[in-house]
Amino acid sequence: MARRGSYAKGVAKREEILQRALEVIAREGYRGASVRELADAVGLSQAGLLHYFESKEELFTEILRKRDEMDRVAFEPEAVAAMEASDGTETDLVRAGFVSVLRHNSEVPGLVQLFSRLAVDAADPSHPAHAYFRDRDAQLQESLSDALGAMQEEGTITDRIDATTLALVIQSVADGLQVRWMHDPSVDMAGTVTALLDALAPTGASTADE
Amino acid sequence: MARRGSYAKGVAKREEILQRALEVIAREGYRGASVRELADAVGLSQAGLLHYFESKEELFTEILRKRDEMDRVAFEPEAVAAMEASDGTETDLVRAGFVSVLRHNSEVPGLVQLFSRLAVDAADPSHPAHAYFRDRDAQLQESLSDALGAMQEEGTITDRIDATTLALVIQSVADGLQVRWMHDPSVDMAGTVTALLDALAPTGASTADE
DNA sequence: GTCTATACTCGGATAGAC
DNA sequence: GTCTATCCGAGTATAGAC
Repeated sequence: MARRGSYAKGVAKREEILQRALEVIAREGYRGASVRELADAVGLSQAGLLHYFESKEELFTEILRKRDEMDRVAFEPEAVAAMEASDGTETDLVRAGFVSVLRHNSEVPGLVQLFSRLAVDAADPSHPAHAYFRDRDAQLQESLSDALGAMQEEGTITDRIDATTLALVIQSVADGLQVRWMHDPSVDMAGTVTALLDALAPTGASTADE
Repeated sequence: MARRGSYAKGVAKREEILQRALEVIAREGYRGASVRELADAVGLSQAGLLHYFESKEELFTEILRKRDEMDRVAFEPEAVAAMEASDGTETDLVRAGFVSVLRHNSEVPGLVQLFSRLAVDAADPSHPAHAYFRDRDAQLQESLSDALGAMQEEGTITDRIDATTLALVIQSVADGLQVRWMHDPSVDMAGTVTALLDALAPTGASTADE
């Protein structure tokens, strides 16, 4: 794919850096971390690290992008659902994908901090991460709408609210819960969303397995 | 209440500053504003402004506190509900209070930005605003639980989820929606929460008036 | 009580050696 | 490609005059 050794090396190194940064932040947290701190953690000098990225903002945006990419393969909803089905557990795509990611998030506090922080900073349209969030939100909105729409057709969730609005609700509640959880780690993000989904099941139907 | 002229003056001036700061931020927005900017807007020098507050963080925390105070009197749920009732509109306390504030928020973008920004910064327990959020969240949680619990007894909302969890959901969805709305002002915060509440009405019951 | 002026810190960016 | 060194801006905090 890459034509030249040097170019390929650059890209490979970039990926390696992102990979490590991801691990470090996940494990050690991000409290408004500076490029210097991250550079240390990754084993480069500040200048060395910025050699691979345009700016601090671009660097952090790329970290989030990488995170999404990894979550996507690790929690591919269809795969998870299939796995759980063979398990005897009955699940829908929302619980299998979205809620699983949320559950996983409580294992990686630093990434949640980074995400939430950047989300508010990027509200400014001129912020380098603005486009990232626009695209991410749109994609998530679409896949959630699809999954929820399907559930409505199957009758596993109420149709008293349209799938688009419900997708927005689910996404927002997850974002809000993450901030809440940062303040008080005892809140159960995945459990709360699950409880909401359960409450939205059409009367009579039940997805709970107790 | 105040013993001494100077002390009373100090407190009064502080209030006046907060009042003005609130207006300015509401109208002109807060994009990570510095103390200097705010001082200019309020008609004081940076040092003059900090004369009244311990630090930047304390200043901004007090602004949010003041905001809550004003919202509390402007949107006192019982009053709003009573007003709407005399209007012929039937409402519950959640829609009358909480959702009204949310609707109002779209008029004051700067305050939403400030709130969201501080919310993520204050996740750090050593941040001066940490206690503010802890208390605020707890209070809101309590009043929402009470209101939702009452609605469950009246049968205007489902009891397939406990009031405490539902309160957390409502609060989180509002917080999440605010960030979403900052990115894309076309999202309808109040409308979305209302749609959720409608969807959670027990089957058969209806609060919608169309 | 409010201002001007300044000190100090942090952190991102950049130049240039190796 | 990576480092050291440096620069520079932003922004809070504080000293001291008025």
